[in-house]
Amino acid sequence: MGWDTEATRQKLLAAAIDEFAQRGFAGARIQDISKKSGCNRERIYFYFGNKEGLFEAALIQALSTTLDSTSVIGSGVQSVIDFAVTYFDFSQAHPNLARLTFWEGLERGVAVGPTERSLRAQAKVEEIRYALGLNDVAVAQNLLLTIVTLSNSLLVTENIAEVILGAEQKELRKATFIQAVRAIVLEASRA
Amino acid sequence: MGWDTEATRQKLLAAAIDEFAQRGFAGARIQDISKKSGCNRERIYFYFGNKEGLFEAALIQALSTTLDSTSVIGSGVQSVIDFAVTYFDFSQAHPNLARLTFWEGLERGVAVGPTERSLRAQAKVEEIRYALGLNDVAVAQNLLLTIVTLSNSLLVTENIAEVILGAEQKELRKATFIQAVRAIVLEASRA
DNA sequence: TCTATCTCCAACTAAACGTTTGGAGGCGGT
DNA sequence: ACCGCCTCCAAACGTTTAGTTGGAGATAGA
Repeated sequence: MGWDTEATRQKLLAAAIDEFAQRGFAGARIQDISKKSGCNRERIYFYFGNKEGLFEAALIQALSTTLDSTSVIGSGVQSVIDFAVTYFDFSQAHPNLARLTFWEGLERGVAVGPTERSLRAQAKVEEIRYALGLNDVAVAQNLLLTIVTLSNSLLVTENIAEVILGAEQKELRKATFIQAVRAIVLEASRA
Repeated sequence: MGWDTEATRQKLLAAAIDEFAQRGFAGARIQDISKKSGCNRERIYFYFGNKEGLFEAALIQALSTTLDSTSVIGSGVQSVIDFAVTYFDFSQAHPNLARLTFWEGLERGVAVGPTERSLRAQAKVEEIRYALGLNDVAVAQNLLLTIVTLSNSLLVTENIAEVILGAEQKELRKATFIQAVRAIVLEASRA
């Protein structure tokens, strides 16, 4: 087998996604990433310049491999609710993207690669708008923002759920999510 | 003026709340906290033991001085919506608590001082339950969790709002919040 | 005034951090 | 066989970090 420089890049990125998702930018350790990846520390600087470049690459990679996994299928109120639940379940199963997004919001403030992400988001907005037959784009935007925000946040801040829901019951969180989503989707489709 | 050891503690805590809220636990610098507070680094270890002790004390302090600032006034659907909007505005004006809560969720995972916080949360839950005349506690819990989660999250993750809502329009975020809250409160009061 | 306590200050330790460097060897194309 | 790129490894760079220490001055109460 010959050199596979792309594989090295991917191994580094995968390890970086895990590490950054778990500990954030300030908490992540370059050494741990290189150890997890099985590659050398020095390769990180060769391929990504520095820690920040690696973070941005990892975030973009996580977005790319995740956002396309969920779509609105069919039309009507239930189709959007199904989409929301699918998104919730997917985030639950693959928490890296949600966590990375929150780290980005807290540590960076501004989004990485905003224009491309905006395009993808608008595509999802249109899916929702079409499924519900909405005239107003803003309503669909609000829906998507609420769904994504709630889903991510319920996943990431177990501490709040722990405090409000009492014992640590993950099923209750999902029930909270579904209840809220059902209400806002119904309300939106009514308008 | 004589010694005022409590003032020293408070100055350190205030500076710590700012610093931790802004940069998180891993990102916060003890030296910056001491500089902001005007007190000596060494006082931190005298009063709080170590960085982690300071973080916990800061979080508890921020919770104490914030959570009691908002209550459900009156009864009916509108009273709960008003409460949510008040909470949203308060968080917007004082982002420290929301940010600290997210840092806690991301970096720690588990809540600091869960029992006391649970008690306070349950009090708020009862306010909501009473205002809407709900029989089921779980519905009121879901409401509070959704309100707090959405409010905090919309405040903290400007990156998501930026991507979905396009340009950076804070007013739109508030509209999203109110729209969602109205829907879920109405739905809950119907049940 | 004596004593105990609080505060500041500056220097220090020991470790960890991101990043760089140089060298040795593996591999593909020519 | 040669050359250039890729990879690994280990050591080192300089900086920054959390945390410690010892001393000097200020303050309160007795």
